Amino acid sequence: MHRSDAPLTEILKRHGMRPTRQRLALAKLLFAGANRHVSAENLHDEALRAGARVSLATVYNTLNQFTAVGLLREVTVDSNRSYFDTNTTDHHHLYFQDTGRLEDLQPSAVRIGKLPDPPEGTTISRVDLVIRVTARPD
Amino acid sequence: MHRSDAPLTEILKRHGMRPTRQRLALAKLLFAGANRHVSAENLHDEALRAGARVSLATVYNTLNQFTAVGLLREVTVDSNRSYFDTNTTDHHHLYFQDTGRLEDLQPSAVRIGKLPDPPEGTTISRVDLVIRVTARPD
DNA sequence: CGCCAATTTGGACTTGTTCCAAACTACGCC
DNA sequence: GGCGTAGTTTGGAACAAGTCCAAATTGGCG
Repeated sequence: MHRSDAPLTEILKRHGMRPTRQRLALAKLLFAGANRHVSAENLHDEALRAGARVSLATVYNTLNQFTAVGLLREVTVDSNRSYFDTNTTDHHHLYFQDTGRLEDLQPSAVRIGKLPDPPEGTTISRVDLVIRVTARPD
Repeated sequence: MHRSDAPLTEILKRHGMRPTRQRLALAKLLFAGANRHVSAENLHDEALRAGARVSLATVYNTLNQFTAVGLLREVTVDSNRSYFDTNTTDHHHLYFQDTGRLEDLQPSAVRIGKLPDPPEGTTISRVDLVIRVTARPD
């Protein structure tokens, strides 16, 4: 294990997961730099290119586990593909319909002025706002 | 053709579609009563139960065509399934995560106080807000 | 070091959706 | 009303994302 993986190892352990080679490699890609949005295929390719030997099944397992423990958040913008966001704080999304690109919007960029009360017996688990944009025809 | 299908026939023609038996049957289910949210499988079952002979492929074709001409709007709340909404006016959604049930929220129920400007060269095509609720544990 | 439960894996499988070529049908024309 | 043709429908094959599974591997503890 590389020396600099120590913090990632800690994160995994803290969430009850063994720091395996595969999980560390994926965690490194996901959490080393800035926040990002990935799909499973997408992250799998990247991992292979980076020289990690990880199966696609493991990428799926890992993304789902990370999401379950709150290290990732699933973003639903496209009904044929799941995206995962490393930014788990409160924020919204900007979605480029032409390219499939997804960007975070800081909470300060959007103000939701009023929300209805949730129906009796339910609680709001999340409020997702997505601004969909397309290239403007010239 | 049943007499009361005349308005539906008109709607189809106005959007450049031939009023076929299948499209009329589906349009009737979709637009006869109150606004609704359907998935393809869902609408197909219903059509068969209502005695219409329609293939699943045609249901998919029809839902996509109706969406393309603006008779339906696609709602993205679940990444494994597409939902179509007969309400194409401006409004938001309430999604019951436990049951998969989807409800409209009138625009007056939610106020979005501030939106960022779209990035250079793009225009906002749509702003989707989904309130996800779960059953409250007692 | 050795054991065992946790993890990974390739491949089969499932589910939602699209594609396709052949059969069918709406509708304008005579 | 019959015809021709372009538009439509259809079953089944094909596809893509994601899950499942049983066998092989591996991390961590004693």
